[in-house]
Amino acid sequence: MEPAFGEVNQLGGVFVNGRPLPNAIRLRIVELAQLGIRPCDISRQLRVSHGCVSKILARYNETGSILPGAIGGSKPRVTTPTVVKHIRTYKQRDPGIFAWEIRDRLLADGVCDKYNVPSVSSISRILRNKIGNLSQQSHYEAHKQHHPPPQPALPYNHIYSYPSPIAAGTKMSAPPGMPAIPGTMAMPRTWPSSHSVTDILGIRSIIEQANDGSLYHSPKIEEWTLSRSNFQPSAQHIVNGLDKSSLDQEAKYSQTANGLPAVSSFVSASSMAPYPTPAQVSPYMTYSAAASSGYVAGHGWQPAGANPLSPHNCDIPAALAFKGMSSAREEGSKTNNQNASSSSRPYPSSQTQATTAHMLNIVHRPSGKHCLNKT
DNA sequence: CTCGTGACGGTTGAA
DNA sequence: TGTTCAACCGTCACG
Repeated sequence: MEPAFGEVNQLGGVFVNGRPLPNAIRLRIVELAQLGIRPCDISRQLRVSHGCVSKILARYNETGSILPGAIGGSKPRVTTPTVVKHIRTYKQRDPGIFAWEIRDRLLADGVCDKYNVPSVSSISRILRNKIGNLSQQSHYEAHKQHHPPPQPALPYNHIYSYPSPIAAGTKMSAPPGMPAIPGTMAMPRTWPSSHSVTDILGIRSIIEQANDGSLYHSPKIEEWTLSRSNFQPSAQHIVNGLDKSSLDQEAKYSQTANGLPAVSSFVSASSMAPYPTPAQVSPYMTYSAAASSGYVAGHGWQPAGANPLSPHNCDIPAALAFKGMSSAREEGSKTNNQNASSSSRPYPSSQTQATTAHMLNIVHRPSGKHCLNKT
């Protein structure tokens, strides 16, 4: 179940077992690595296990994405998009066809072999759930011509493919297959798979959130969301303005922060640079502290540090951020449709958002952004 | 000391 | 509706 509090690792960092680190932390890891800081130092500074640092960096190097993979769900084993397509075709050609006939045809046509051919019941379910009553659907579709039928047409494979076309473009500042970025506005709202959705949404949220932060929030992209929303320190309400459900995950971390000794020590420790650090890093120490506090101390609803996360956003190299975003692949996408239902998870709703962000070592720049001194 | 790796206990969500 | 199960997570310990 949902831990009321996170756990503390050997380094004093807070984490939620089974859940990904916040993107802010993931991003910090990558940024620090790109500055030439050794993984072991990153691990200590951010208080993330070196195994995790290693994993995140490895993934980043491989895919260009800092984002965690898609958690949960299940890959269709037999009812692949191709199979569904064929089933639909068979059904369209012969509306009266029986499931067992479809099964036979799938075998006969070589769409499936005996090992992966769907069971009759599976086919029936596909007909019922994915294809539906074709005869009815025909007029139904007449009404919503431009709205593709939910799942079926959608390539699960595409969704699950790892690395995705996008990710495959590793480390490209302008990843191929990224029309999604400029085109996000036009993104079909009914994107079939939640797995894919967040991606897009995530991208969108970053790009567009400044203008409209209220849409398309996925719990799994909260960090980006938050980052964005926290740009304005004094506008902590933005967080509330955002789909609060999208903060769920962060909320966990936030909760962790509350009254958890490890938290304060974590924050302070970060800012005191427990380890000798290269001069270039020192700014990041503070920065890390802030970012980390954000990670730990959270946002939005949490009583004390209002906008801890913000700092890093100002400093995220656009290319890097984009890189991470763009290569988001399918991961984390599935949560989108949870926005409405995420309320099922009880998090403190009381959000006395004190405007005392400074508690968390956030440096307020004249510009108004609170970025940490990075230069 | 650093870092890659696998076991582990955990969460998630489509089927 | 509830369960199953395979995906992912980060930590930890080992080498």
